[in-house]
Amino acid sequence: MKTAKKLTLRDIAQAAGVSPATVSLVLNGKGDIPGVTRARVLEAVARLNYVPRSLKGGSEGGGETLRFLKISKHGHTVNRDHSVFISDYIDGMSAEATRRNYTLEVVSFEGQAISAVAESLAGAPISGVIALGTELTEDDIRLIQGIGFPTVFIDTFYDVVDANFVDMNNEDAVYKVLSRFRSHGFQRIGFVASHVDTTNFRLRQDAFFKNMARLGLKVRESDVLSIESTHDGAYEDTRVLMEGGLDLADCYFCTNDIIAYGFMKALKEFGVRVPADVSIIGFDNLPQSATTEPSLTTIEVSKRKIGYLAVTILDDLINAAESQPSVKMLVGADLVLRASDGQDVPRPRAMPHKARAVKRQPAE
Amino acid sequence: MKTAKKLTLRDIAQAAGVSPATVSLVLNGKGDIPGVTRARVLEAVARLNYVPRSLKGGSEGGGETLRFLKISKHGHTVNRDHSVFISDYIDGMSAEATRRNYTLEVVSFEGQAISAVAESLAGAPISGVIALGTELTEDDIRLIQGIGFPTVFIDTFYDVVDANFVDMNNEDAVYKVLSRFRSHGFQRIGFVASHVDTTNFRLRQDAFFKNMARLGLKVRESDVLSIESTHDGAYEDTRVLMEGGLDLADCYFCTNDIIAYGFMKALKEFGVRVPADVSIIGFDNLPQSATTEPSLTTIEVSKRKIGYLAVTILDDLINAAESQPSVKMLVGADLVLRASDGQDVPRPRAMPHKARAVKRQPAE
DNA sequence: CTCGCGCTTGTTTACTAAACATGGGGAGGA
DNA sequence: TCCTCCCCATGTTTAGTAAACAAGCGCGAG
Repeated sequence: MKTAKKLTLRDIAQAAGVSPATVSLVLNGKGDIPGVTRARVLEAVARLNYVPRSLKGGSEGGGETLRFLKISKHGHTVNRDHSVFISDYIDGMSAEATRRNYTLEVVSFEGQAISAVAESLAGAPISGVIALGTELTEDDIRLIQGIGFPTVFIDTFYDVVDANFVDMNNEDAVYKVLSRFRSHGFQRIGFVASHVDTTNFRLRQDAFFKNMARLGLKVRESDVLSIESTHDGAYEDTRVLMEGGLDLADCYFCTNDIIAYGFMKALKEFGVRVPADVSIIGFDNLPQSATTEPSLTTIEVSKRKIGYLAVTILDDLINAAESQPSVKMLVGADLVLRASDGQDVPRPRAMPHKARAVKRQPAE
Repeated sequence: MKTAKKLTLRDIAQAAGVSPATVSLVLNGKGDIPGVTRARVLEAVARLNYVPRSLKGGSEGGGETLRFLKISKHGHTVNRDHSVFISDYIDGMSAEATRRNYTLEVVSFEGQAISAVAESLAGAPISGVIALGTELTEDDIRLIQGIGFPTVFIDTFYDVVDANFVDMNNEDAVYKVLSRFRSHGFQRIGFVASHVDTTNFRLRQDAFFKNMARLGLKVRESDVLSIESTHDGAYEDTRVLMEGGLDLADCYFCTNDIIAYGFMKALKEFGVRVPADVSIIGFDNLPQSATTEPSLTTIEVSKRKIGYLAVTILDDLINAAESQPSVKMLVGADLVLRASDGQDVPRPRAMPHKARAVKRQPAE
């Protein structure tokens, strides 16, 4: 047994009762090593104070690192009201990052200049970047892209910017909402937009007008409202509209759930019953939507799927031997039927397909 | 040595000089078995006439099967002029299918009803479908989708149909073309469309008008032409236009390369010099574009990348334990600079990134 | 004839042997 | 004393397998 000599990986292997190959794989986050074996190896490393030869290249105990930039420029949409879907994005990314032997680190930027975000990347010991694009402009994206790391932007979409995007399919989503309202026989279909300018909000508004036309429906200018996108802001702005004598449409598609909550709360205070007097559909399927009074019919887009796909695309970029064409991906939406649009019974989910063993599955 | 007894997998293992596990992995197309070992096993199987217990589930010697439907309804776009990009799609799919232990089979349909295509799928021993959507309508897609197999459509795009698409980003592509023309200082920018109605052609036309507006450029109605999309048809239609006294624009974006070839040929016959008198850009980067006189500046979208991504998405669908949201993917375009738009020297490709070992790479 | 049990056959995962790559140390020469 | 080269030690990765597990078949008993 070596006493004064420097520890090697073979010593750890002996201590842990495994082969040197296994120790190497564990330390490098590679291979298919079950948790119990991995734990045994790591315990031996700790107990014997083994220091691997090189600690360069990022965090200890992992392979390469992906950095998720949670960017909140102004906070109107990336805020605590929405922390649940940030969490969903991270869950989807994390699961797939782990599966591909990446470490996912999360860095938050609140109110900081995008130049500061970009600067934080220069020289960072990471392999790729996933950036939350909710509040980013086209210029912001070019700036972050320009640092040079393989980068994927989520929760935003610019069709002519040479960058990689994974977003929800707002077109598909809005079409489903409007189809739903039309199936109820509504004539005056309203839209509650937001003052706040994000790409998804703008895409949703464009999609609203486009799909109203596609479905042969007319838009009355006064049925398109614009309110603040925080809960309190949405509530206050709706009260002001109601106090100003708003002529309500048959139904409203709200550009996100938070707006829908504030909107409904204010309507209730003015004696307007949802869905009896006015039908409401939201967007995002925040957990609270199941418990609002009435429960909110809303659009769900799997953010875990978006996170999963972002990592998938980023991994391809990292591994590509040469420059890849930019890829833009839209994930389809589901309409979750609850009470607020006048629906009686929510329908069960689709029957599951038989799972295939071994192959990687998207986290859901 | 067993003589009259039934052969088992262990006999093959002994004959091939490997373990039963290895034989099982080879026969099931699993594990990381190098070619030389795989060949040894398969040779022993053949020599001893070993018949695995079950031959169900598709073709022998492979895992599951994906079926590529090469659908040519009318042949105006899916024809021999375009066989090179069908080949590129198949290359991209095949490489990735093989990497994921699928067999890719190709079935051609020429002039057949989509109902016949759909019927051919019912009960087929396959796991998933990739369909060439070039000439398919929305109803065609719903019909094929309705058979129930996990399905991905390539070379087409419908934003509100609940199906999976991988297409080129026409928006991005057209934006690049028009930006190019504008950088040349052209005022009258023309578009050569096609009589033939495919989704990509329509998307390109929409993108033309949209991006002309985006770039602050006016469209003169007479600068938007519409001709046949086969080489001869494009040539004839252009001759007719020229004989009718066409007032040429400064430049034309042709909706595909075949149209560009026919267009340029006819222009030449009327003494119009390309690019001196009129600048031309095509779309598709067919191999011939490098050797036309003048060589054609054109849009390239990696069809191998599209094929690769289609298999990636399909594999996820096949493996998913439950119903997945539909995914729509757009692959970015590159402008390949040659002579026909007045460019002097084509710029070199981007410097390659260092390849990372083991991880799967998209075929390119 | 049917059911249950045991054994045989095939499958899959967790791990390693061994080949390979990389880095460090020692020796020799300038 | 420094630099270079070679050899050995250390770490890494791939190509397989041991062994556990799953599935199926055959035989015997009820």
